[in-house]
Amino acid sequence: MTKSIFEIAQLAEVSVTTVRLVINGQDQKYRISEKTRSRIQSIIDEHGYYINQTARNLKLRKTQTLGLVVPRLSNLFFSQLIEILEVSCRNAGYQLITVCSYDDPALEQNLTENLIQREVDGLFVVSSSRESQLKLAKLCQKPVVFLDRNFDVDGISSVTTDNIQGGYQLGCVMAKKLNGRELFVLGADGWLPTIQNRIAGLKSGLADSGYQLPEQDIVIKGLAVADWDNCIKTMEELCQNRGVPKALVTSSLPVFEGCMQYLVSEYGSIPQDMLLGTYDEHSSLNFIPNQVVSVCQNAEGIAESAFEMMLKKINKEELLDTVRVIKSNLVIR
Amino acid sequence: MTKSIFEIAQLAEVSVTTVRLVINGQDQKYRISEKTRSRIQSIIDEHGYYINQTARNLKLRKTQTLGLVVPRLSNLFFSQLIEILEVSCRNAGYQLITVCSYDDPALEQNLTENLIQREVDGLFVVSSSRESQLKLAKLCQKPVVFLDRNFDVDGISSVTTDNIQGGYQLGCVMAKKLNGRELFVLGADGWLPTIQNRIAGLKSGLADSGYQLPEQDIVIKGLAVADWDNCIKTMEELCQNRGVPKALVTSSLPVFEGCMQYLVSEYGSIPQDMLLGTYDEHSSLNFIPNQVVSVCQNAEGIAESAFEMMLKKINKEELLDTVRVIKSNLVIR
DNA sequence: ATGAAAGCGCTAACAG
DNA sequence: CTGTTAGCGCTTTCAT
Repeated sequence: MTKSIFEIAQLAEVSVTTVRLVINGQDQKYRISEKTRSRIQSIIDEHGYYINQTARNLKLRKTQTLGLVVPRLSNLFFSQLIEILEVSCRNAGYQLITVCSYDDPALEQNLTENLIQREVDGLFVVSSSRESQLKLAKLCQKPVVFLDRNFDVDGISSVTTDNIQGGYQLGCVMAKKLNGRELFVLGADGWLPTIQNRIAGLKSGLADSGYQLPEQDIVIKGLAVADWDNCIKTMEELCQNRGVPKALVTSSLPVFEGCMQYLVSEYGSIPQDMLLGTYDEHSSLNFIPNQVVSVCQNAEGIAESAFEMMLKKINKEELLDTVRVIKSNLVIR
Repeated sequence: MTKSIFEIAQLAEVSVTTVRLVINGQDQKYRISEKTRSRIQSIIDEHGYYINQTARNLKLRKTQTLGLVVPRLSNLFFSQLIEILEVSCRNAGYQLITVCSYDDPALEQNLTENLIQREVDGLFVVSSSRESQLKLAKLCQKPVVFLDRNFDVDGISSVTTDNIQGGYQLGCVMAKKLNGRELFVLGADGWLPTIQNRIAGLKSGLADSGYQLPEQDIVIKGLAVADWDNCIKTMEELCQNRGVPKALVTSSLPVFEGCMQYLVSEYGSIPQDMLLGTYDEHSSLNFIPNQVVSVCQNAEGIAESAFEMMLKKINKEELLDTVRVIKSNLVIR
């Protein structure tokens, strides 16, 4: 067991105040005599001392800790976002603690409550539903910044990707590359504004470039991203009902992977002349021989903007733009 | 601000004990009268009450929290491991908090200290060096389970993949598929026992299947996994000095990605007849037209074994096998 | 230059 | 069945 300040004080035969001043490096300021200082220091060196953050947190009513709730860790976009956010936090003296909700509203609620009870100083949340977002926004007095998803709840702070713009750009490029091929769109998580915006943007981009996408060529399921099997199944249905598409756009990388997986397991490989488009970026998209166009979200921009908002909220500074939208980049291959 | 137990007690005109019993659902056990219970409950419903974990933790000297230090979050193997471990923890009433060390020993030390100060009940660590592992093992009185890497430090508990066996299997299959092609091996993080074992296993697997791998055909750099650019550069050197390999084994997925990236950016695509082998698995390996053999680590097995060890340590139960090695699975395409 | 004491919110032991 | 009280280790204010 590590010693407490009190115990160190007893051993050094001084008061807790004196010990604390030495520990916090304020010995100069309060002119602690050198011999007391060194006596205390040697006791600490000998017996070891770790500050007990639990006690400090209780006293100060803050923890220098920020919470982050994400749907999945094994989704590259989120794990990159976390890494960047964690660095920003650490540089500013905050510890980020990350938990995973699997897009389950009940679990999300549970996790956020838990983080609040742990007295985090602020909360970043990728909400799984409008209700969760609304509830948290109402209930939580601590600073909250919503990431990646804004369910159009009044008065919240959020940082999201400009999915409409990203979709539009993708639509324009896909239309030009189609060369008469028929395009299908396949997606999951259809209840998310994120996905809805992506599709809306895509449609208008296609239309503006001369391709009217029929509604029946869009298959957006309400399934959760986690359901790899369901993605495969949806792709299977599509292929069986409408034939293997000559051009395909998927609403996110997990869906893309599910679709490709189906093609590979059913036909041995991805048809060579198939034009592909997807939201999200991954280095492996470079390794597929097919033409792949992808929308790369700016994880760094999102993280930095979100952290800056958080800091301002914590410090109660003026915050004018509380709903921020970050542009994505199109990657054409 | 959320009310404290004391404040609730005042409002209800009862004592803190009574309130606490109601809050903790022990009202039956201590036969709190129904009318007191309901009065307290309605006050709580009206004013809201969150338990202050900070205070509880201080009092009880435990936090129902476990810490996890990993080198990278954006590495699929680790993010999967985290997800699984987090679920195990939550099911047992523990909150997992994960931090990222970037394989920097100083940062790792800093992060572990920080977690200890936060009074985590136990620590999972993927160590970046023998020194870190040694130091932590010596210093930390809390339960520690080392994951993924064992630097052969005495007396520690660890759960790692059986890298020698995985390498051996990969070697056997690669040798059979070579058909006269010359094999090169490219890796990073060469200081890790993990990597050394993988290479050693590979060599003996190849040898036992009739292919003697010359030392000069193995390029293992000491570079950190993070250095994507360095992977590309190493591959560039290899290709320029020895020609584009007809068969290649990489020591991990990030290295694989770096190598493929070089080939694609230099030659437009991955040479069709190139035989590939790599440690780590990813669905995208299915989408490459080439033959790819990969070693899939058993993240679930590792996580479950590690958590079980942790629980036993926390409960001070007997623990006979403290160094566990989990088999991986070969994926042949 | 150093010390004493109150109190953060909670729990547990003991008292009635 | 309910109340009182003593800390957990730290910070802060006020004394000396």
